[in-house]
Amino acid sequence: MASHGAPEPGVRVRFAPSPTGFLHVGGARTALFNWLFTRRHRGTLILRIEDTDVARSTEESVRTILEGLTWLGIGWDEGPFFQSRSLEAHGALARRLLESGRAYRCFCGAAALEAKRKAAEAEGAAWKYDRTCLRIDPEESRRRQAAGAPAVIRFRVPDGAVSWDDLVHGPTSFDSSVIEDIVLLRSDGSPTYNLSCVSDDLEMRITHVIRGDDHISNTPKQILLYRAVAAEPPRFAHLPLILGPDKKRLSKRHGAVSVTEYRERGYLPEALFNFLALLGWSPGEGREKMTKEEMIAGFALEAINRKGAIFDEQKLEWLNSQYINDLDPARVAALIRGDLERAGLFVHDLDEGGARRDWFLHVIQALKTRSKILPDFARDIRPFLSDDFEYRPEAVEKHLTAAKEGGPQGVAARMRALRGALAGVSPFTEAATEEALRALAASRDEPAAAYIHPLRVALVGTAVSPGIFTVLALIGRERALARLDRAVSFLESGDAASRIRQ
RNA sequence: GGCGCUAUCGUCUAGGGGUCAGGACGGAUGGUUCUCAGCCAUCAGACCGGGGUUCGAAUCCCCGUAGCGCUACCA
Repeated sequence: MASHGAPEPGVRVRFAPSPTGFLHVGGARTALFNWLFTRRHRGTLILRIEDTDVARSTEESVRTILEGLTWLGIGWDEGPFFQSRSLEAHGALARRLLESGRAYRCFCGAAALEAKRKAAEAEGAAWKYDRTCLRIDPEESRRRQAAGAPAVIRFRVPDGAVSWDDLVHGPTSFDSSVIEDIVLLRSDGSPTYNLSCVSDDLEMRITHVIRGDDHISNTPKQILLYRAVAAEPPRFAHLPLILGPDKKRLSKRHGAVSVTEYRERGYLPEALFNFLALLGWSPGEGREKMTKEEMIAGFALEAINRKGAIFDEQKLEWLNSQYINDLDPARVAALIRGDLERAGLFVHDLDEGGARRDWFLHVIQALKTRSKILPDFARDIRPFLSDDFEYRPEAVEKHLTAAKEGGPQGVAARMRALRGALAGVSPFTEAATEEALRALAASRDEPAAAYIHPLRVALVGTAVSPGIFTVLALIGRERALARLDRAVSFLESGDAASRIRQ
């Protein structure tokens, strides 16, 4: 058996989500590891929708899951197959087990069993099905069935130990005495999870089952089923769970857990993919940001951690900012277009081929390093695309009306002078505007900062922005002068005076 | 309760019988500078506890402890 990542052709794995909601990031990571594994070994990834729980499964959910996977760049080779379409095969497998004496009918009834279970629990005893119906004579069993008595089919768990060499956990074993006779077929004839799973995995010739840790205790049951039909079980690899900050399995109460949610929040698929891959796996050598190809090349199930990993949003955010930084401005433009439209900021001359396209890409470039998620662009870009923006109160207090800046009157005087100095600058470039501003400040024996800070508020309304001369050049002379005029009249109005703080 | 899994900085992890226990996120400090971000530099910060085995244990074994998972006619 090949291991440690050596390509092993013929590998067939599956990702088997149940469509009862969104695509959970935990599920996405399971899919991701399956995907990495198949790419590494040039194997086949099969997508199987486990929709046998009719009451909870929805088509909408199937769509969401498929979209999520596609968005993340996780493609599959076969499927999607729907488990509900192979109910026949599952039933056949159960009957085969029944006929060979590996399974039996149980007439106990859910209510009666529930009562027994409760009673046992009350005494603090462990409950396991007591095999009441195993003692029924086969003839009698058939007769009761024919008479219409509702029954489930139970697998008769044989004595002995069950063990397997888990690809991530190593040797793992269970004593079958702790496993109860599992229900294979419900009284309505529908198959239960373990039966369907084994039946499908057999049918699909799955060679490696890569799934969450929470399935470890199902594994011995499934191995027993393989044995009962004299089939070779696949190899198993159980991935550690993704945890919330409280170290409990990540769930909705921890906040965002669906792939769709991260997409909507402005995370890049490649960043989420990279982040998820790092949760429980490391290629060593301290590599963090990696391309998919690099991940594939270094991937090995054996290198996956056994410990649950906490989903650290801060690190995701950092990774996302790294990916945003590496993005081409044109790509950013495409990605934020929807945000801008919603904010009423988009006009067609920003589109490819539009009159202001190049200028728009420069604005994006200027905002890139301070954007961690996509919506950060829409948040900061307003003063570049529109004259309709507010002065932030804290910026006004800090740089327009503060007493140490000479109060509104002092600042107004400086802005008026600056307007005059800037009016004659041509071409209106970063370098030229910087030279004009610094010369003005020097001539009046004042620090450049006394001009720069109020200018920033006048230009963008906030105390934070890209380099002021970059902003100036981007905004252009005409609009910059108009904004200085606006600031001066604001400063000279009572509105500003009322905000003076001593 | 039973069974199982797990245990390195706050978090993600590297390492693995002899290391200054390394990196990344986050934090702190300093530098660049017109602000913020970025970038650069520096610092703080960990081998769960106890027994073995061994010349030597964070590393191997055992026992505790803790956390988590499973314990359905859900998947």
